[in-house]
Amino acid sequence: MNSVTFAKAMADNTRQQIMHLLCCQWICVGDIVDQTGVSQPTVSHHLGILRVAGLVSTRREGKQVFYTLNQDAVAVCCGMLMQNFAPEKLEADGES
Amino acid sequence: MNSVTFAKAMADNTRQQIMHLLCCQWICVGDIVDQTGVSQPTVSHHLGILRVAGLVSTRREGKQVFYTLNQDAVAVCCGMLMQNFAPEKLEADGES
DNA sequence: CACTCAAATTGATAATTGTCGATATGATGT
DNA sequence: ACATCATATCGACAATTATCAATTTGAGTG
Repeated sequence: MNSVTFAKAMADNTRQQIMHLLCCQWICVGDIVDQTGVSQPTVSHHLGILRVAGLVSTRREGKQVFYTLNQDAVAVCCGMLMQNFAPEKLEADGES
Repeated sequence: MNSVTFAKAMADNTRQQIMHLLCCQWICVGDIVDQTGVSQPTVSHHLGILRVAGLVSTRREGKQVFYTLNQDAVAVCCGMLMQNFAPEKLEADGES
């Protein structure tokens, strides 16, 4: 994954709203629909983008599909952005 | 500045290319045009977006305008993304 | 198998955005 | 004041994207 893909995945208000919901818990698509107020196809679309970007994990449970945010991926991508665009702010830190 | 604005500003290949050029030096618009191969209006457009997002600083020198990347802003925004979307990866770190 | 419920996909549309050519602005030098 | 050079803005167009209604897929249930 590259930093443009990451930025594009984050470059939408609805998507960040979804990411916030998924940050520290597993939620199924229906609940995301309820809590965001956007239509189910739209939520699925956004989840697809986040999935392709590697930012969410998926688990099937009966008829429902649960999603959660992949915090490791976010951290890696933020590190990449720092390396690329704020290298002088990393010197003497623990980043290799 | 919010994290969506930041992500949108980064969510373009040409823009990240420009940011990379500006990362550790001041460059004037003409040189950015030469080194990116995109037209001068397009470069100005991208610089405008980066400027509004607070990611670049500007200095006028005669007829030329120089830009440089604001690494502090990038670092702050990355920190914001970490706080919002990878909080569990920050625990026990120096982030307040 | 037929039915139901949840999520994904499709198709269409409106909004946003990246790009360029043409033009305007603004600074410098003659 | 005029000419020139560098950058910004304007206007138009093409490409991308966010959104929803309608449909399909897929998993469970009677």
